[in-house]
Amino acid sequence: MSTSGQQQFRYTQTPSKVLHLRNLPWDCSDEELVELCKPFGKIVNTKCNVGANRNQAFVEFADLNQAINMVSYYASSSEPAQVRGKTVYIQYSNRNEIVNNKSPGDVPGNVLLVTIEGVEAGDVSIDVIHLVFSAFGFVQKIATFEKAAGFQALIQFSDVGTASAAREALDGRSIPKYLLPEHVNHCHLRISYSAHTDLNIKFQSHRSRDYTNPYLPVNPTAMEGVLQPVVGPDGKKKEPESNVLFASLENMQYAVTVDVLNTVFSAFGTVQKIAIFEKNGQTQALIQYPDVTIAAAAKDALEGHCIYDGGYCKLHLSYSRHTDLNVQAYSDKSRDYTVPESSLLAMQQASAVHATPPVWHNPQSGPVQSSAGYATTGTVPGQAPPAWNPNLQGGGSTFPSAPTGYPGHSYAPPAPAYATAVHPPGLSQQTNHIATGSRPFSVSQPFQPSTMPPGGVPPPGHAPYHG
DNA sequence: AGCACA
Repeated sequence: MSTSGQQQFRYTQTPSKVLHLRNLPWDCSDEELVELCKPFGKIVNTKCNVGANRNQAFVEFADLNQAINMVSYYASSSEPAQVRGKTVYIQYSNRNEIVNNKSPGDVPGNVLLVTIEGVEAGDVSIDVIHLVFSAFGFVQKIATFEKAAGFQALIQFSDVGTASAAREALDGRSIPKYLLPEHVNHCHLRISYSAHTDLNIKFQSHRSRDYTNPYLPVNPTAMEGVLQPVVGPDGKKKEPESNVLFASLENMQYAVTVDVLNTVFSAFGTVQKIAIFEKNGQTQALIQYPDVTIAAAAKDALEGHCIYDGGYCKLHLSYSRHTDLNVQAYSDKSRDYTVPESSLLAMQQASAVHATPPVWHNPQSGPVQSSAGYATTGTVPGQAPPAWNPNLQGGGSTFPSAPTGYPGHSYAPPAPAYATAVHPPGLSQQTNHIATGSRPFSVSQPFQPSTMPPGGVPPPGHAPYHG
């Protein structure tokens, strides 16, 4: 039966201004396609790396005759069309236009939208961001903000080329550890293009900078905010202790409930409040103790450990900037154990744990692709940080790939391991965490305190912008 | 080496 009257013989397509190209290099770029095709006419759209082998592509000419030109040229040419020495087979596409499935974030521009995964806002100072991205060219402006997707930054370069070079080199990589606070274990950058072309920075502050205008007024409130991180001489945030722990959970194969966290963290003292939230596909939590000492003990004992056997729900702990959480007393994502049951009803529903994000107009939330499941940056004690050479660009191994914590990332037991609970080391306080009936936690990783690598001297210059 | 997927 002929379907829809559209006769599609395998080898005789009707002409189309869209050409289908085969046998391309798997990593063929749009630029290479354009190089090949532009002698025949104006290219209005491309789509490369198509198909299971990524070796097909589509090119759309402005005009049908241009496509016909190209096909007929190579039909009679003795020299086949080639890309990097590979013969490229060209035919008319059976469609008449390329559907542009480029998500907005893939449309190149001079402003990058950077999502920094696995950190609390403020863990990565704006100066560190500036330093990292300045390796690729002059950074004009930076604005940072916190949205549902997580901690994000808009970074404005003067031109698209510089921006795309930075994106190529840094997307999916991690900021060198020596530029990060000690407690940050993984910090992946997800980079897409913003639709912005010129950011409107009103003030120099801890959230935003305009490097083209050093005389821009300093926002008085923003700079002296209580939440402003303590920044060392190298622009690197020091980590003030706090009674509130910030937990970033990795490899979330199983749900971690408030009760589970309470069970785990109560081993070290009274847990006052808990809040669980999702950022950028990552589960994070804040756990509040009455004092810093308990928090420190819990942090030391639990850092890097997994709630479930098999490397699941691995905890990364740091001190939060918060000291007193404002959470709903009883919800599925939060708990306030300091509130007597009787007054629960009277509790107002105030769940704002985080400060209000600054006003930024529709920064595209980038492709929120969490690299869930990949163990990252196992702390390797004593390992000096690899030197970060800004001159290595273009997909080179500018950033060291993190040593993986779980070799092979084995897909081990599908069911949660009801493993034996492990007593937190060095604590006289005895555990009460098995009795609740919640899943106990176990330690499947050797305890490795992450030692601050003294190694790399931070790159010079780039003094923090203080007003 | 034979048509993409928002």
